[in-house]
Amino acid sequence: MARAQAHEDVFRAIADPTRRAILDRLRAGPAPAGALASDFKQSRPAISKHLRVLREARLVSEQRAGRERVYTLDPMPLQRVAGWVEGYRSFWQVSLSNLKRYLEGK
Amino acid sequence: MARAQAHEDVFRAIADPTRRAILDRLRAGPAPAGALASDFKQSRPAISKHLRVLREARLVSEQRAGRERVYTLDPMPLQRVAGWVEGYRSFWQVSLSNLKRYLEGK
DNA sequence: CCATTGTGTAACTGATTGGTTACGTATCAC
DNA sequence: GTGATACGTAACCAATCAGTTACACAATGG
Repeated sequence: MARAQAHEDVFRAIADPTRRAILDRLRAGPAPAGALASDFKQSRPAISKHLRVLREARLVSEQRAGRERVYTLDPMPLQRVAGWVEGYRSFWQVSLSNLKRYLEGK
Repeated sequence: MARAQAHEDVFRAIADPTRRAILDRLRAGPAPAGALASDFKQSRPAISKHLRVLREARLVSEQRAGRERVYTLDPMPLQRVAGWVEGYRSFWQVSLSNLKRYLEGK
């Protein structure tokens, strides 16, 4: 089968490199859809669809300003990702010290 | 079109909830494929395929022991995720303090 | 009003995903 | 050797993805 109604899932939203790039781009400040689109070689509708996914995951918010739609970064949902990954931090520290011991030929 | 040769991409690997659950499960210690499979309601081959994806992303390693294949968590690639998300931490702190100010009716 | 600009959406497409069942193969227990 | 066990993988399938082009529509600028 396939994933459930996986909309709004942060992990899925950030799985796509283009969407991560859009978020990265928005760290410099809010931007209208067109400006974002022209930063990426893909077509404008493609970016529009990525923005929709990000919107559904609540990673960006949209303000209408005249005929523009300005997108603003909302990083809050990323806390869920940060929280999940955090649970592994201690493990990769162990991994590192294991590697060190191994390299030291111990 | 579609993603490039997106194998080995950590972000893609952790996009699936079942795969995240497998990783979570492996934090308790290494486990053979069969044991993992019986923890998840999906069929054994389905889990086997998830394990393959995790393997390609180098999030787990496989040791053969007799007829078993024991999987061990390797969290190192998660550092890339942690690093990426880290770049947003300051932003969500801003988001929080904005919210606070807003709630305080300021 | 009319043309232009900025944008979302519909319709379509090929690739990929995540699942299944059926099969192949190596190891263990006898 | 034989049968059971623990796997991975092939073949297949429906659903979803990420893109495209064509279209609709609201706001601006004359």
